[in-house]
Amino acid sequence: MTAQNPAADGPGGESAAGQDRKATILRAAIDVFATKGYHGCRIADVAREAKVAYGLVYHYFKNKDELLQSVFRVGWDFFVGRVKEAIAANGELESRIRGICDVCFEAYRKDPRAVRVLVLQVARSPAIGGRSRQTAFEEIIGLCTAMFTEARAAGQLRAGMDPTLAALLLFGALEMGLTAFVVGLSDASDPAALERAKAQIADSFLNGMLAPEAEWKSERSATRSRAARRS
Amino acid sequence: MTAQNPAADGPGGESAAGQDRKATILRAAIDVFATKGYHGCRIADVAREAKVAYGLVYHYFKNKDELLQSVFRVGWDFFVGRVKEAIAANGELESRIRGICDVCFEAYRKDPRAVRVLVLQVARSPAIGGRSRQTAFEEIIGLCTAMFTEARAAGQLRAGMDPTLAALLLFGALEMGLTAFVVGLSDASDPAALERAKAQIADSFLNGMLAPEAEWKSERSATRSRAARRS
DNA sequence: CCCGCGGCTGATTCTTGAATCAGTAGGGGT
DNA sequence: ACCCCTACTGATTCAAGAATCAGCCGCGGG
Repeated sequence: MTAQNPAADGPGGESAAGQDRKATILRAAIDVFATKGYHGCRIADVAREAKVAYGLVYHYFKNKDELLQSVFRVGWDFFVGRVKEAIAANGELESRIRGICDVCFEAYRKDPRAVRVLVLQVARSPAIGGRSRQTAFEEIIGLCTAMFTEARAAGQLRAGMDPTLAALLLFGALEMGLTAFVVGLSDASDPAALERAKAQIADSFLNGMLAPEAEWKSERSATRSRAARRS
Repeated sequence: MTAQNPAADGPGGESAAGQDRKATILRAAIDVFATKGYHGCRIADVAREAKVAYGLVYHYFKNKDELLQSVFRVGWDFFVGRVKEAIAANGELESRIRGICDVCFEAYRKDPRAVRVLVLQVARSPAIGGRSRQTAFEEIIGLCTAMFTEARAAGQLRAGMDPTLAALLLFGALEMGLTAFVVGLSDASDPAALERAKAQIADSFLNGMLAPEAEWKSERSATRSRAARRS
C-alpha cells in the first residue's frame, strides 16, 4: 500500500511521473512477453516485473491486448522509421539493402528482447494484434516493394524478378537469420557472429538479386559494388 | 475409467474405426488451429469440426497440448521425410535446392491448412510444443547444413559462406514466400503465382549462393544455371 | 438372456487468470 | 479549511474453457 508518488501534476496536465510509470510497465511487458510469451504470462507477471501494483497496469492500459498492442506499436514504428531512414539516406540499391540489414541487426544488438517479441510473438499469430499485424506487415513490404520497383525501373533487378517477392525474400532472410540468434541456434553473445551473419545475408541476397553487368544501363554513379562482387 | 488400452479391439466394430476417429479429430484440429489459432479455439470447436462428442477428444488425446503436439509431429515428420527424399534423390546442389522448394510448395498446394499451422502456429511460440519446436527446427536446419557443407567441400559454395547460415536463408526465403500466400498477401488461388514464386525463390537463392564461374573447380557436371544467369 | 467391456457421450466441476472496484494517499486549488 | 482530482492499490468478482466423470449403447460370449 502507501502510494509513494512524490510527483503529481496539476489537473488537466499530463504527469511526467505518470508517463514514467507507463514506460516502466511497457518495458516490463516487453521483457515478460519475450521470455514467457503473450499467452504464457499473466498480467501479474508484468506487474511484478515492473514492480508495480497489479491494478496500475489497468490504470494505464485498457486490457492485456492493448498492452501487447502498445508494445508492438512502439517497437514497430521505431523499426519502420529506421528502415525509412536507411532507404532515404542511400541512393543506391546495394547500400540501401545493407542499410536495412544494419538496422535489423543493430536493433537486435541494442534490444534483443524487443526484437524477440516482434519476431516471435506479434509477427505471426492470427488473433494477436488483430488487423494491425496484417497492416504492419504490408507496411514494410510495401515500402521495400517500392524501393525494388524503382530499382527495377533503373534496370538493377535481375530480369523477371518481382519486386514484392524481392521484398519478401529480403525480410525472410533477415528474419530467419535473426531467429537463429533469438532461438539460440546461433551464438548471440558473440558480436562477431552477428556481424558475419549480417554481411552474409546482405551478400547472398544482393548477389542473387542484382542484375548481371551485361544488362546494366547504369546512369547511376559507377558502382564499387561491382568490384566487391568480383572478389 | 481411463480406457487406455491400445491393444483392445472391439468385436464387429474393429479398432480400425477407432483409428479412423482419431484421424478425423486430428484433421479437424489442423483445420481449427489453422483458422482460429491454438489459443483462439476451444476443444469444443475441434469436436464440432470433427462432428464428434466433446469427451471423445479427451479419449484419444491426453489434453489440448498433446493434440497440438500430435498435429505438429505428424505434419513435421512428413515434411522432413519429403525433404530427405528430395536431397537423396538428387546428387547436385542446384537440383536438390529446387527439389526442396518443390516439396514446400507442393505441401502448401496439397494442404494449405496444415502448412499454415506449421508455419504460423508451431514454428514460432515459446511455450507451444515445449522443446520439440527447438528440436524440430534444428532437425531441418541440420539436415540442410550437412548438404551445404558437402557442397562447400566440392567448391560449389560462394567463398566464405557459412553452411548453417545458408540453410537458414533457404528456409527463411521459403517460409516468407509461403507466408505471403498464407497471410493473403499473394494470391493463393492462382497456381501460376505459386509456380512463379517457387521458381523465383530458387533462382534468387541459387544465384546468390553458387560460387561465381571464376572460382569453380567443377568436377561436377557444368550447370545450366550459369547460362540461365547470363540471360 | 444377461453380463461386461470398450467406444463413446456431454453436462458438471474446477482452475485459471482477466478485469473490476471500493478504497487510500496526497497535493493543489479555492 | 475543505474538496476534489489524479495516481495508485490489491482483494474480489466473474467468465471462459480445460478436464472430469458418471453413465449410455451395442455386441459377443457365457
